Amino acid sequence: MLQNDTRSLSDAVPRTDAPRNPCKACGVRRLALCTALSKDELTEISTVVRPVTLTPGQTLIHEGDPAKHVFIVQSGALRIFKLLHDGRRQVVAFLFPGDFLGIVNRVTYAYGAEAIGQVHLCRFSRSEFDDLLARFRGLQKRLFAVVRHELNAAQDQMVLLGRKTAREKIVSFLITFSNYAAKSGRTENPITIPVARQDIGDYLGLTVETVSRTFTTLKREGVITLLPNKRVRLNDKKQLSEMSNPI
Amino acid sequence: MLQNDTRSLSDAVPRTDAPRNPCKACGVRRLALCTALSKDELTEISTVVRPVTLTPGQTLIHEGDPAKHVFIVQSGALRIFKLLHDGRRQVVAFLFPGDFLGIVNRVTYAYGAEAIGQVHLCRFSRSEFDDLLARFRGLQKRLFAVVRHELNAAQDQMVLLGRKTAREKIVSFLITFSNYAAKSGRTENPITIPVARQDIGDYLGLTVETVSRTFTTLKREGVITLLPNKRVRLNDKKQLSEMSNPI
DNA sequence: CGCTACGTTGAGAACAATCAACCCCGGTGG
DNA sequence: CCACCGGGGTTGATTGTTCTCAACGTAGCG
Repeated sequence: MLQNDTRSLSDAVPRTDAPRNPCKACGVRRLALCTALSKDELTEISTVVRPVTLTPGQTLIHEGDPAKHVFIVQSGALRIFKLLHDGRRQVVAFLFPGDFLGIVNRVTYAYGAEAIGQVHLCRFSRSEFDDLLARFRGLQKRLFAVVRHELNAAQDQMVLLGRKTAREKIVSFLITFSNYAAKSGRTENPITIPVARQDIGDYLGLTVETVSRTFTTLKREGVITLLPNKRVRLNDKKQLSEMSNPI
Repeated sequence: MLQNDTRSLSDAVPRTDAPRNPCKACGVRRLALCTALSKDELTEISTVVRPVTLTPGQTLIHEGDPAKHVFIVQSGALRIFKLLHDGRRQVVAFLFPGDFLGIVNRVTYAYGAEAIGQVHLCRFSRSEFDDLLARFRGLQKRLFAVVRHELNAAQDQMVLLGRKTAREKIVSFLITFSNYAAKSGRTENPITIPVARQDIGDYLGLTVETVSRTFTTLKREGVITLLPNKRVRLNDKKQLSEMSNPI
């Protein structure tokens, strides 16, 4: 099983290393929401933010729990997902440094969230965040842009899930991942895929076996090369793009 | 083919019947964005809104066109969709009276939109709408709620597309449709499904044939009854809900 | 060194797609 | 009035992609 820890961390006591002004030194500031903030606002936000650390596989959020907090990912990766009663799982998104978690939710969280590998996050209480939102005009605009971007991504994913073949799904995933890495300042071509086959399957609406087989086929055809340390080289990105049937 | 008219209406001259203050008499006001507006704001909005009428099958928006307008549906239904190069189609959503069209899009429309049956809409120019948005605080909040709701719906649809069987998809569709009808003040149980089998298939990631067969099976099992005029009776909504594997 | 989680591969089954035919109904025109 | 037409809907036969079940390989770690 992927989720092995049932304790929710969303209201656990955070491991505070008492930083005086963590936000100024924040490594993901330019990626995250806080880009929109002035120096003073940043100082103010520092007073309400709390750092949280998760171990691999740890649960941050249970679907349906009261949405008391919002988070920004500092380092590491998470999966957010929805479950059907019989255990079928749909991974809605993977979150990486700079990504935001918890905006869409109103009274309860609409999905679960678990760490992949070790994760560091910033945690805001919902009410404090709403307060900041009401006062900092730039924050609001930026947040709207984030949600809009998420909605666009979700709609693209609907096309992938509803109308693409297994092969097209995998190739689309690789391309998207590569582009996202480039945009986030990470290495674009031998991409590092920190998520397991099971997660990829649950993200693309496939079984692990189909994911594995498809990777093998692509490797055999020479369009990708599987490298150590979860890395994948895209040998002809242009050709791959065509194979993915982009919208 | 479903889309038979290639002329875009998004910048056609609207059929203006010169209403003095259309927004006050608006039938979908309580459903739509304009709920958030005061009497004065409503009057002001009246001056920038233009009515548009579409005939069955007519194209309102081409995917990729410059996003010059935003719309609110007055009556009728539309489908919004994305296409792959080879013609595979994913219907992203159906729009009904009170629904909003064009928020998520930035410079260009991210999807196509076509009328199902005859449709009446309100049309705003993008710039005028942005102006209203900047000035009317309530509008902004309401818009954010709309986008948040759309994102939640999109994420639910991802579960449906990625992890549900054909049968579960159809049943989920019927339940969702019934609930939505109830919320919009239309009749909840013999539901009226104004969209064709092909559209349902493209919405659920299925072929027409599978949609048709599944309807037939459900009918034979007695859980639904197919009535004239595109109506469907849900004979045991509770049982259907269980069959749909809700989240 | 063996445990465990993850990944790969194989054989067979199953669900949905494809290809094809037919029905039904409303509209149109002889 | 009836024949024809076309779009949507249904049904059947068959194919095929993906899933399921099962076994085995591999790498990291106590």
